[in-house]
Amino acid sequence: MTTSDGVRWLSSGELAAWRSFSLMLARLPAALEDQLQRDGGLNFVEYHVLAGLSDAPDRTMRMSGLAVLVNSELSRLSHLMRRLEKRGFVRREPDPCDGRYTNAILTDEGFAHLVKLAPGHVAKVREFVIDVLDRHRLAALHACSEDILRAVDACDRE
Amino acid sequence: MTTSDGVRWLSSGELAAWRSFSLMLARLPAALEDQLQRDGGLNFVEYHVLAGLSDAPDRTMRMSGLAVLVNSELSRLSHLMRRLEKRGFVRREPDPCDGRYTNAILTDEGFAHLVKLAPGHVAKVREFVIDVLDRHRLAALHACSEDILRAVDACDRE
DNA sequence: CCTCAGAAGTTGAATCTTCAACGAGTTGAG
DNA sequence: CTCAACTCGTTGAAGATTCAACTTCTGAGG
Repeated sequence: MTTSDGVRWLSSGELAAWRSFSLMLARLPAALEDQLQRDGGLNFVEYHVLAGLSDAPDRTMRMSGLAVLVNSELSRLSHLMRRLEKRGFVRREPDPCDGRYTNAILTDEGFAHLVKLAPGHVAKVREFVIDVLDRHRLAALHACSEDILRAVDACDRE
Repeated sequence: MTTSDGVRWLSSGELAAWRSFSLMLARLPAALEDQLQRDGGLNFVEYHVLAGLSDAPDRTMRMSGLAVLVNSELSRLSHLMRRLEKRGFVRREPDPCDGRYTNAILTDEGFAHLVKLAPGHVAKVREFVIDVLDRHRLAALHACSEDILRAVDACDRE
């Protein structure tokens, strides 16, 4: 259904849903970052860099792989890693097999910091999301997320 | 159910839902901003500043009210308004009735810019969210958002 | 009156992100 | 072998956000 100006504006129900969703989109990440910032001096991306490395074999990943994982550009990651390196949480070295690549490595100190931080983070994820939704709601949210991701990716791909 | 370390980690189903949701949380706003940036040189907050003003009586709002509306700190808003002002989209003047307040006003030029931009934005909201979810999914997403917002606000309030 | 507490905004410095240019390393074609 | 094309990653400058003062204005209490 299109209006006279050719634009399919949102119905009032759609608008209400979008408003609520959109506000949540802004507030939830901010609330989660608050905890990470307060307890560990890290932002969302930095936390996920450490978390991603901690799951990788030898706690090592290439910069480019890490960039995809944390959904961030290489340039941003490079600056960010310099800061994390200065704090002793990671180190970088050129890949001995192929000099084009740089390996990012989680240090023991970085791992310890992550271990200290993770329980509080999981608790907030539960408090804000997992524990306020029942089984069916969570499943619905999962499905919605998948659908939205598919649509966004489809748009990216051309 | 707690594990031996006293932390209620996520079950594999919860983890899968969280991963998907969390990725969507990062990608969707970025994709929407892309369109606004490309077509109008605005980011999300800037767009909502213009949109908020356009709905207000006399296209005028106080800075502090606008800050709440767009979910942003006053300082950030002040810097941002200086930039929008330089582009001619808004202007600011002290409230004649109470000098503590500053009124932000949408100019005709700003309104015209918004009108040019809105259809493309709504189209993306449809493409990424509204049109990929059926009636029930959208209602579920709406409900989830409300629940999450409630939990986040409850945390903020103490 | 006077001043003092408090809210609203602004500002500048520090931090973080984005953007465009660059350097280094690898591969493949000629 | 060498050159060109390509990818990976870094860098510095410009732009945006955060943080901590600071100013201005009002209204309440003495």
